[in-house]
Parts: sequence; C-alpha cells; structure tokens
Amino acid sequence: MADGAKNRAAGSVLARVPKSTFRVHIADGLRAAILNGDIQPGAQVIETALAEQFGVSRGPLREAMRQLIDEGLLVAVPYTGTHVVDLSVDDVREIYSMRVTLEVFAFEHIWERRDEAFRRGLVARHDALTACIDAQDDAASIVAELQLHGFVYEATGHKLLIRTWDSIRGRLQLYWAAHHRAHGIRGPRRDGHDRYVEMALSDDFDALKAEITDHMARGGRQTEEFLRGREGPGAG
Amino acid sequence: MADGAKNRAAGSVLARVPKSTFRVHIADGLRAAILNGDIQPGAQVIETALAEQFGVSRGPLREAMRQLIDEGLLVAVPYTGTHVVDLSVDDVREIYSMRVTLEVFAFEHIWERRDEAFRRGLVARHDALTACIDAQDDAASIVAELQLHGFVYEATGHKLLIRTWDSIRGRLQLYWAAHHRAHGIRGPRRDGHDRYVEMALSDDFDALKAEITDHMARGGRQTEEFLRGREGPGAG
DNA sequence: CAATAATCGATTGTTGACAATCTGCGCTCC
DNA sequence: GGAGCGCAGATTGTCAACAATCGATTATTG
Repeated sequence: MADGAKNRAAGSVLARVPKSTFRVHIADGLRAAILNGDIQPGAQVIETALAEQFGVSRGPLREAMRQLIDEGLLVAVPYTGTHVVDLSVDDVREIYSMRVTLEVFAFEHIWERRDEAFRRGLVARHDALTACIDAQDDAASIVAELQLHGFVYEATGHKLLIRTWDSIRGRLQLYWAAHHRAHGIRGPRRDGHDRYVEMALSDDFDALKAEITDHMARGGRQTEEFLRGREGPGAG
Repeated sequence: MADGAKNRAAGSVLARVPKSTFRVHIADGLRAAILNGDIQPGAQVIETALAEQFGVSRGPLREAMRQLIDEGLLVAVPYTGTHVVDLSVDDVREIYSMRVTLEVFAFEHIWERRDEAFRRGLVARHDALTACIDAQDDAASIVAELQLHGFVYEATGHKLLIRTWDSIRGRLQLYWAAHHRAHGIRGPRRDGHDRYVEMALSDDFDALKAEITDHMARGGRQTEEFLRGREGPGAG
C-alpha cells in the first residue's frame, strides 16, 4: 500500500489527523481486541453492538470487519453472523509449514546482502525478545518474537512476501494469544532463538534452513499438544 | 437505477441462490472487467459511476472494491481516488520469484500422494492448455494456464497455500492480460509446459524443482522485455 | 509577472433508516 | 406425542442523503 507518497505532516501531532479514516482506526482497535482476548475465538461479533461501542455507524465498521475477514481473524456467514476464527489443529499446522517455506525464501533473498545494519537489527530484536522472556512477560514476548521474524521479512524488501507474511501474522498471533491464555506460559524458548539468530548470521545456509525447519517443527509440536484436547473446532 | 434490489424478489424461483449477495456478484463483474481490459491499468475507478452502471448503491460497490484492493487489483488513496494497479517491473519479478517458492512447496506436499486422479487431472488440464495454444486463443490459454497451476495448489489441500495463490493469481492474470493486449501473442509456449508436466509426474523431485525455477525465469525474462519500455509506473 | 490565498468541482467517507434473510420457538394437526 | 408450519426476534444487506477532504483553477496582491 502506498502510504508514504506524501509525507508533509512531519511534526504536527495535533488532535486532528486528517489522513486517518475510521475504517483503519476501527480495524486496529478490533484487531487488538481480538488478539488481546477481549473477544475470544468462536465468539460472535455483532455489527450494531460494535458500532455503538466504537461510536460510529455500521458503514465504516462493516468495512473494518471485512478487512479482518481478509486477514483471517473473522469469518462471516451472509445474513446470519460473524464470528472470531477458532483455529483447528490443521490450520495451525498449515501456518507453521508455510512459515518454513516463506522464511527460507526470505533468507535466500537477503543472504548475500546481510550487511552490518541487518546484523545489528537482528541482534537488537533478539535481545529485546530475550529480555521479554527473562522477564516472563508473555504478552510482550509474543510481540517481540513477531517483530524478530518480521524484521527478516522487511529486510528482503519483497513487497509481495511482506504482504503474505502480514496475512499469516494475524492468525499466528491469534493462536499464540489463545495458547498463552490457556497455558499461562507460551513458549518461545530462549535457546531456540539463540540458535536461530546464530545460524542466520553464519555462512552456512543449509544449516540455517535446517534450523528454521526444526524451529517450526518444535512450534508445531507444542501446537498439537495444546489443541488436541479441544478437538476440531473447524474454523475457516 | 434503484430497482435492483426490488427486482430480485419477483418471479424466478430455482435460479436464485439465496446465499448470494451483491458484493460478491459485483466483485466478480468488476474483476472480470479489469482482467478483460475493459478498465485498463492505471485508469481511475469512480464509485458513483460504477454503482450506477451496476445498478446498485455505493454501499455494496464499496465493499466489492475493497475486496479487489485486497486482491491487489486496485489501489485507493483516501478522499482522492481509486485506480487499477499498474504493475512495475519489480512487481512482476516479485510475483514470479514467489511462484517458484510456492509451487515447489506445493509439490513437496503432494509428492508422495500423487495418485491416479492427480495424474489424470494434471494431464487433462495440460491437454486443455495445449488445445488453446494450438488454436491461438490467447484469452482462453491464460485461463487454462491458471487452471493448470491452480490444480496443483488445490491438490495440496493446503488452505493457506491456496489462499496465498489466490492473492497472487489476480495480479498475475492482470499482467498476462496486459501483455496479451500489447503483444498480441502472450507466450505460454507449448514445450515449456510439456516439460513441466513431465517432471511433475516423474520421480525426480530435484529435476522438477529445476524445471519450475527455469519455467519462471523464462516468464520473468519475457516480463522484463515487455515492461522495460514503459519504465516504472510504480504501482503498488 | 510571479507567488500566494480563496474558491469550486469532484470524489470519497459517514450516517441513519429500510429491506431481506436466517434462526429458534411455539402452534397446529394428524 | 411427533412432524410440519408459521410467526417473531435478531442480524446482516442495501439504499439515498449528507459531510469531509482533496486537486485544480482562479482571483488577488506585491
């Protein structure tokens, strides 16, 4: 999306933000509410109720909901209702298998262009994640881990890849948040990312590839253990 | 103009699919108009004009346009206007590079499960494509080629992968259609797909991988030759 | 004549009301 | 007492009017 075309509002952070439209603001708020667990997976989302809560009419709210449907966070049935997606075991397995492919693809793109800025950026985000884990701040660690991986995608400059990652990230975050609420501790273990970053900065691409595959496999195993009990909510 | 909603209640019984809503119908029609070239890349798309043309109000039309924006066919600037995307050289290069990754991933998934139904389906679609090429029906060959590749994605049963392919397919078709209108002959050469299908049914995965990479590289070269002259429309 | 401010047309963003459809519940009828 | 029918409530789909914003054109001023 071309949002940086004209950037003249450099310093004016006044009450009025003319470029902003209700749709994006509401989409952000609703997305946050879902990912935060205020609206739990499977729960129904009613337009009229939300519209009143947000203080807008149904028009912009509908468009925001459409966007979240496209992001895979909501699912709607015409004339009937809209619900927060409840991911099944297969859904999460798909997410993790896709992540292996996308992330290896990302590193293929930047492998020869891993300059000092990239290395520093990656280490900085790894340090931030480690700090969150050590502080046992699960909510923050979710965001930190997404930012670590997101940094890799951004570094490629591959707009289509970044767009694809965006479409997956929401669902991944939805699952992590649910996992966190159910288990208390989520689970990005420190040593796992230590190895990941080490390989990402090494000169052995095959080793990194193996590490990514293993990294996702571990995440996938956690997933299945977690979701087994609830047995096929059948989202999508 | 406003009688669209009232006409549907009359007469015909069986033909009506109750689940259908204006949004999807309009999205289909508008998408077809864009991919068909009735609305050319770079052209502005005005809500009020289209709404009248489709015989609906701006509400459903807006939602259909939002969907096409998400599919990457339109790009909108708040309060200003919406235009058909005009792909740049980099955009198309990204599409082709992404296709290599996704399609290899797809074959990884189905490699051990290529049963007789898959083989027959693939050959059937290849025959259909070949027929279109021999008949020099470029428009049909575009659809046929998309169906050939789409069949592979569908065979995986990987919903997330299929969804990702869907998000790319529209832009790919947009480019192919523009290429076709400009060059007359588009370019899915027969021998290229012969090799592709042969490898897809073989037992040599690495050979298929190489063929896919080469297949896309050829498409990419055509692209650059075609788009070079127009120099950076800078869509996105 | 050049630079800046005011204005106007065009387009999208937003709203509240109305219509169509689905789902669940009670009712009749056998 | 069970099966089918019809009604009512709830929810989404659709519409036409109104408001906000942008881009360009024109008027103004030094």
